[in-house]
Amino acid sequence: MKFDFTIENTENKARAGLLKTPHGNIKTPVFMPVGTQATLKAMTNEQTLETGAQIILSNTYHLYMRPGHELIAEAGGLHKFMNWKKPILTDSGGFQVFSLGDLRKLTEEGATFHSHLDGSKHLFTPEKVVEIQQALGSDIMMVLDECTPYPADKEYTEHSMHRTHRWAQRCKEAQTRDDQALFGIVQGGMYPDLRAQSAQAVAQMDFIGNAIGGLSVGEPKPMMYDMIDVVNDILPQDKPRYLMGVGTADCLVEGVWRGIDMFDCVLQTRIARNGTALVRNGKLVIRNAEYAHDFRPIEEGCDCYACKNHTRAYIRHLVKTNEILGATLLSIHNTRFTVRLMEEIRQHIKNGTFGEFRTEFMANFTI
RNA sequence: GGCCUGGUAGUUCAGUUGGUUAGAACGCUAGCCUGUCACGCUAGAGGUCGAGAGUUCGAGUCUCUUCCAGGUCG
Repeated sequence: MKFDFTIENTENKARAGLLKTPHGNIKTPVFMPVGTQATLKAMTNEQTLETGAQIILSNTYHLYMRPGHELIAEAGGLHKFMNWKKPILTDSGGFQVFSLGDLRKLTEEGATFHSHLDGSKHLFTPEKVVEIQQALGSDIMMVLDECTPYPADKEYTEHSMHRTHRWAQRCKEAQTRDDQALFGIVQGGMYPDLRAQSAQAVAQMDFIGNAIGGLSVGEPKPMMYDMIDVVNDILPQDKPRYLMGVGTADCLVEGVWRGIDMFDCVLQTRIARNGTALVRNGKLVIRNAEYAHDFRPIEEGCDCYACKNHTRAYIRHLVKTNEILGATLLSIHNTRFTVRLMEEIRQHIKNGTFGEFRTEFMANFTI
């Protein structure tokens, strides 16, 4: 069996499990750092591995545009192309097409959009997106969906949701390889009844794993948590659940608490490039003047390369002078910080102490 | 010593025939960033326009004096 998901321990709705894939096993709950263009920006594979990352996310849209999925297939697939031996999940491109805004148009057939690089016109259909992801050879592929914006009226949300379901079915039918898992995506905006309906529909399609999309798009957090609750009560217990695009520490803790197994987020590496470090009670804008003479590590007790070798003052200097190493060190730290948080959560679930941990964590967390 | 050319924000510079609270870039200070188009986005602080006098309703802008920097001639 190429894919298998086993839940090892639970604490209320939270689960600690093991997801088997062709490129290795993944201990869940898991945080997947994002390497949009076949690389975690500013990091080598070795550095990424050292953070404890078990799987990375890459992007159909970007790789299709550059260098092209044919070239990656010629290289022997994405794993070989970038020499990453662990699992890879590829996003379908639905979110990128969504974020292109005015550059795209959605029809029943698929999404027509203009390249952000040269303005050329492209069509992403469910079939095309599966074809590309099969050429890339990722372990986990995502169906093409429409990430419903927030706010959106109910009529639009419902229409969009149904189309996402039809696209999901088409993706499933287009799949020809059996060494890649295809995940479905639940939509439904911020309407509990639509979310429930979407969860039902996606569950019935019997994907290997299920994702929740269209959250963390600007809505208040309590609203997002409510949607997760509605959906997770319906999605099958024995399959992995992936909350797409979510990655602030508080959302990770609350997400796992509500039964999510997988997360991905660009935040860790993006804010790193903009001079911010993640720490236990929130964040540290290392770029700020108050750290100019601070010769402590980013976070006392952190086992990452940056914290073991460098000071806040030094990293601030690198950021201020726009040195590449600044982005690298902060990316390493932020990724390790998040992976370590997930490792800690997993252990707490196994010990049955996640509830206490969550209470304490949230009490000390400030945006 | 004579003659030119310049002195405007921390820095490099814009500033029409004199006309509201003198601009930009970079730097500085801060805020933002959640299935990444973008080492990004937004905002803020900072100037008695070298100094002094004059002309004018009004001067960064015109006149005179002076100081400083650079050039050039002897």
